[in-house]
Amino acid sequence: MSLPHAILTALLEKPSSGLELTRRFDKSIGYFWSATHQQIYRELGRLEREGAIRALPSQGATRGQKKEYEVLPAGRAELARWTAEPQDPKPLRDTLLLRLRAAAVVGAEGIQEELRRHLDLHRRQLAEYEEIERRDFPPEKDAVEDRLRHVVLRAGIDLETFWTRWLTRAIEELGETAGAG
Amino acid sequence: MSLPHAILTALLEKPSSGLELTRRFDKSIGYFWSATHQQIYRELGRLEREGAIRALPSQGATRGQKKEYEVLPAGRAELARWTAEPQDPKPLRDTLLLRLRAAAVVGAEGIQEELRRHLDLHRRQLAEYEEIERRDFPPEKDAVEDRLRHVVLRAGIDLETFWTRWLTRAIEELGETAGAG
DNA sequence: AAGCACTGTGCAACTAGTTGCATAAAGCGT
DNA sequence: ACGCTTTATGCAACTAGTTGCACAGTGCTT
Repeated sequence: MSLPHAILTALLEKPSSGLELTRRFDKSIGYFWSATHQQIYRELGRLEREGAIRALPSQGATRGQKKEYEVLPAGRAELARWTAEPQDPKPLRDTLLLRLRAAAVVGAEGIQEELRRHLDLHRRQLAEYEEIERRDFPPEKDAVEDRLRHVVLRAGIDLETFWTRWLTRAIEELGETAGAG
Repeated sequence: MSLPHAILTALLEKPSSGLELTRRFDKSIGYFWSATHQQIYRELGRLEREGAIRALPSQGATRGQKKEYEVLPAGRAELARWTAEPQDPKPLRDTLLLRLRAAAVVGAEGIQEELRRHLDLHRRQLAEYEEIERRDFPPEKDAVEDRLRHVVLRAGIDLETFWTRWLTRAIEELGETAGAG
């Protein structure tokens, strides 16, 4: 149950319409909590019904008309409650690892290219994060909110670094016994 | 659609009943693809209907009676196909990161303990993986299947190492500006 | 003013995963 | 023979996320 909270966070950062939120979920918040526009519209409706957010009065209510939302006190309180609540990390679920395990019983044909392809994707993502860090977090920005956001970005960077290293090593090590199965 | 493939892999490693699979999903394969017994039974039924697996003939078909399954050629072929198929890594979805981001707008009360708690959990998991590595992968084991499985375990170890380091650093850095928000 | 592309909102149906509970047989103590 | 615990299988209902598509207004182009 995190999507509503992701939306509340995004709306507190800046009141937005559904489409604007969708675009912001394609970067920034979406880097660690992705969502499609359908999920977002559905959730906006639910949050409005529950009194957590409301449409800014200026906007008309018809289709095809932009509708901006802002967070109400009840929504902010719920977000604060959820943020401080203990939640266990959810267990890892990764198909690439699962496929390597499967390759151990049905043969490793084709896995090598897949590892290389993933390495490339993770390198790109890493470069993107590092670019954002350079742009958004110069050393002089040091308010608490900046620190929190920076630490989150740091997680993204370190995670992609982990993947690139692990993939590099895996490719090397499995390459030594090439077309085996 | 990975659960059926996880089950096929587990069954190829060793024919098992639903409950045995459930136990094995609590460790080993479950470390990177978890599943509850209900998911497993449902999927076993589906795979049997589709002709990917079959119940070993010796077992009766009634409730409360153990029913062991083995993989049929069609199942093995499907697993091999799926293993070699290109699949993009799925985007990260992590509530702790989301909550840190939320803390930047609603205040960081309570987050510090949560970070410490997670650090502890990740340290335990890391220790568990390292124990398995010591036990199951002595240097002389070097067949291809062992290498593949070892590389997968290595991913678990490196991933937990990343989390412990990142959490340690985050706690330090946010601690400097303690009860802020 | 007819056609078209773009912006924006939204429903419906589907797939995957979770939670809670029901049922059946076997083993064991009394 | 009775109830209790353990092993084992399974259904039903729910929650979350995905996919495909429909519909409405705006503004540009010819």
